[in-house]
Amino acid sequence: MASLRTRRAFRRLEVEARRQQLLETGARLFTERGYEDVSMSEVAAAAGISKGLLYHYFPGKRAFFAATLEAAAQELRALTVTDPDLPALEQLTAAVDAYLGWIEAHSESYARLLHSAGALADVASLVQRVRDETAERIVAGLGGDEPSPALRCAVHGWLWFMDGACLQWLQAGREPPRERLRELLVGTLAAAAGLAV
Amino acid sequence: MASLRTRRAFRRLEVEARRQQLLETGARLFTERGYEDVSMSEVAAAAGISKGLLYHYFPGKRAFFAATLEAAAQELRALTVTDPDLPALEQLTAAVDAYLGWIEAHSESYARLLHSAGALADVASLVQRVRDETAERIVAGLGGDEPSPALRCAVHGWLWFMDGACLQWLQAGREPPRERLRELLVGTLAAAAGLAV
DNA sequence: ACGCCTTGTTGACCTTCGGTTAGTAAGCGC
DNA sequence: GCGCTTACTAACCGAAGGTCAACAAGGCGT
Repeated sequence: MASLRTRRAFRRLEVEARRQQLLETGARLFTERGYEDVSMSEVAAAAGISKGLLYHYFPGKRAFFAATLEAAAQELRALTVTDPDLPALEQLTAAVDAYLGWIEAHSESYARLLHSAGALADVASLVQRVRDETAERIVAGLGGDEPSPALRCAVHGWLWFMDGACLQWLQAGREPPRERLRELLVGTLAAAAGLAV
Repeated sequence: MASLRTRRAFRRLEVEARRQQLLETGARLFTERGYEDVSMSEVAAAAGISKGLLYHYFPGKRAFFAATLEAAAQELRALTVTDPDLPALEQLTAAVDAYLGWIEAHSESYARLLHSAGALADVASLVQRVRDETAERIVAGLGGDEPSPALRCAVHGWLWFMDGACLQWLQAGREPPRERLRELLVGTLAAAAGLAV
């Protein structure tokens, strides 16, 4: 009788903590099933909050999904910055190795990032921004001031190559060994760039 | 007064004609805006029919979208089959050239196919089926009976390379010339496969 | 201890979506 | 003309994304 009027008190969280919790919940659900098959109500329920609060933290479903990937994209992008004083080949090798290491550690996020790249315009631009930026840096490092269209194609193509090879690599249970894959990737860029000069 | 009861007669079309019309309408709308931003009601309205009829022809939105891409995927897949009696390099060159030709002629469908590749599971599997099949054929032609994991990565990666390079090519206004791009593509496969043996 | 005030949080509400179905009419064969 | 097949419509449904006024948790000054 005593608790008839207990309106189920809720816990008040700090903004950043709540935001983080929502992102994690969303990431989990979106990874398990696709973007389309997860509803905002569901995310809210899984996080133990109301739908309204979810919309208080994120302006919409797309934005929420994109935010879910943003962190991964940021990390991935950060890995490609290398010490510019080192020889080009060493920089490349180091960057590729770091990339592979991250993928190994976050294979789920990586696969989700790629597979949902085309789904929404927001995510597509997210992936494209990372790729374009990386491509620009590589092109600049390779082609000097005035890079040829062919070189641009080669570098852009190579970035796709990397993702295709990595996806296949993950799917095949991380075979061949990481060092071998790294060599393949680095070697292919060298070859493609050489062909495109 | 006379036409007060004219319940707006509708035109009856043959099944295949109607189906084709719907696919074309859908393709147009989906290309203009994304998958998410086009509603089934909208498609029906644009085609001048009821939503119910649209659902009579296609079991759901995803299936409709996939059907919209199916034709393109079929054509693209058909292009990769070559005369097995010719030398391997000639086969490859011919297939790549045909691929580039198709892309040039259907750049919109191609871009849409790639950009929405990850969106739905149906479409993803559509693209992946084409890629896997092509990869299998190339791997078989290159690696004999027991292809190494590294070779699989190389070939899969190269298929992605192709799409990345082609997308960049289209975006840059078909620069460099098609023959040059073809050489880059063929050369890169040769190099990657060589590295992966 | 108490009440105030900020703000994290709710839940009812709206519109539109994907999807279903009972029924209508076009147009062909007789 | 007449009926029969079937392309087609329109009204409908549950659930989705999205909005909003009101509520209460909990830190703060007293």
